[in-house]
Amino acid sequence: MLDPKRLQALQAVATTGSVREAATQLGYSSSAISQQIAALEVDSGSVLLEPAGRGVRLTPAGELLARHATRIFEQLAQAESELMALNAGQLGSLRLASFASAGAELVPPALAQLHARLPGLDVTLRSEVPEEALALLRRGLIDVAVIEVHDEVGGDGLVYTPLLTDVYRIVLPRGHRLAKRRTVALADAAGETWIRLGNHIGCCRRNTLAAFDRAGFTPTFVIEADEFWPAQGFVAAGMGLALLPSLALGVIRSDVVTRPLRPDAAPSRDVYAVTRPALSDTTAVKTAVAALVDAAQRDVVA
Amino acid sequence: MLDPKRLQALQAVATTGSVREAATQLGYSSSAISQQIAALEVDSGSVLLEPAGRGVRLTPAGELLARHATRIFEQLAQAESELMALNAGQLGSLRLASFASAGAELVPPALAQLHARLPGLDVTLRSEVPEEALALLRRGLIDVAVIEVHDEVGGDGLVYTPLLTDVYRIVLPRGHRLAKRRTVALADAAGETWIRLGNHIGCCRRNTLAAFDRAGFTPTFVIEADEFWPAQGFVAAGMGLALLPSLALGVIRSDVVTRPLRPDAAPSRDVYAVTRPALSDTTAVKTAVAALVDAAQRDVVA
DNA sequence: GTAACTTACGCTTATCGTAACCATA
DNA sequence: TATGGTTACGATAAGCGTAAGTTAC
Repeated sequence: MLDPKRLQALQAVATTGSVREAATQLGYSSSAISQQIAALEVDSGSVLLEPAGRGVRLTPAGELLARHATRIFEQLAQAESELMALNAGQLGSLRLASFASAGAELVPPALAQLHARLPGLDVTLRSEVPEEALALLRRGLIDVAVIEVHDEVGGDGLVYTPLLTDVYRIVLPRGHRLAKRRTVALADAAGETWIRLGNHIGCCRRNTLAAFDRAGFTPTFVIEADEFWPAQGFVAAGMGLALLPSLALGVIRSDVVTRPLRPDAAPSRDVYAVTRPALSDTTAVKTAVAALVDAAQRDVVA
Repeated sequence: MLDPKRLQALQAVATTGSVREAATQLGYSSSAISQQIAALEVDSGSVLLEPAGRGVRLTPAGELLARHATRIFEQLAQAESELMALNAGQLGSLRLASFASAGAELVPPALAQLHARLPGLDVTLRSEVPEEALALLRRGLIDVAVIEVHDEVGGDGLVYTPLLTDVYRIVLPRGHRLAKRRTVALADAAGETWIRLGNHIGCCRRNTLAAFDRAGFTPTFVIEADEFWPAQGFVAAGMGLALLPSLALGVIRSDVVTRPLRPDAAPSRDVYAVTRPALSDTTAVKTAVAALVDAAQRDVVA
């Protein structure tokens, strides 16, 4: 295989017309260029340069190689410029997965901001439960995962950025006796019936059960809702009360009300943006995570 | 500028899927590949490889560079294959110049043979006097010159290949007293009148004058012909005799005859194929010169 | 005589391989 | 425990520059 470095020397001679000027252009001595081309002549098995007056001239073989060299270095320059664009987040794609309630409330404004800042980025979003999102992340099929967790995170080689702590609120039918209070102690609702959350909705079920446990009673479940929206419906229908995370309460039925729980007793889930170390320094991922942090901040304030 | 050698390492990892196999493919140790890519990561300012299970995976930046690397090395391979074709004479062009009488008799069969052997070669022919042909050769505007010379040749940095010695013959009107002889001694024609050759026709004029001088008489010129064909006409018209080179006698008028001169007295011109050293080893030029030698051989025999 | 290219030669520097180390399945 | 990747380090060889040699104007 012909050595590109040597081709570059030849190409410089072709464009400048002399060994001396080629050396100047490339920052070498004439000797270096002369030796490069001599080596290239051995490699290619052709005479590439011939004396012409006091200078040199390219042979047909030399012209042919110089022509190709030009194309090769153009290609190389294009690779560099595309890489710059990729590094700047002006090019390429960003694949994101989030759990359902974040995908509805947190992610859309974040992606809007991301798109405003990096219009050239091809952003795709899918909805996945946390474990699946992490698996996809590890397999390189997505670049950023927005997940909910309860335990400590990290130590698994992934990069976690905390977004917000999503506090559970109690959801009551309008006119319920507890609706008069600004905050509700879970123990005061010990006699109520409850809407249970489906097992597949992240870790909400385990989360709420732990809260009942801390409140000192075992709840009576009358029905199971497999999504957050039907859960509100069951509450409105008077079948029972529900504990739902704030992120799932972006839209609240007019015939139900929500109240915060006493802080010490309130269950919560932590929301993180996760990525791989190799991507964590790219502009695309950094901008995306920053946008998520931003959106989370505004969500908490609101 | 990104180092192509390092890009090659990355591309090998991209195609094989592992550092180890890439090393095997390129004939290096794993360590070398790892170091190449580490260096490329510094050059490019991007993470290109990330751990994936027990092996590695390319990042988007890595994929981008690998993609470009593929194109670059394809281009390089194409350059090599075109160069091979050029070296084999299956590609490219061959520009040839010859003096007029060779261009009529010697060159056409040679070029026919050249075309048969190297059909891919783009051959062009122009007619030039020897000095001009040599000047064009030196300036790189032609590749092979077919010239006539009288003095010794060489020592000027060009490569000379002798083709033939073109002997002058005496041209007589049919029925002339000297036409009965098989060979003519120039001294026997001392009393005749002569057709002078134009100054621009190579070196024929000087050549013939020297022959008269050797024969011991000064010829009486009655008219000057600026081409060989009219010279035959003047002879046929009975205006005088002429000395013309054999190569110019490919076509002979029916009302004139030609006879060889006594060997010791016969003037002659030497015909050479000339090229530049840088081209003398190329298949195209070697084949062309060989074809000229071949044609000259057949011409002499005939 | 001068300008340009090439050749010779010593030295710097890049880069490879061996071997030890680390991580993963 | 074995496989694949990376890091450390010594050895090798490629490639540069200086300087002398050669050729053309």
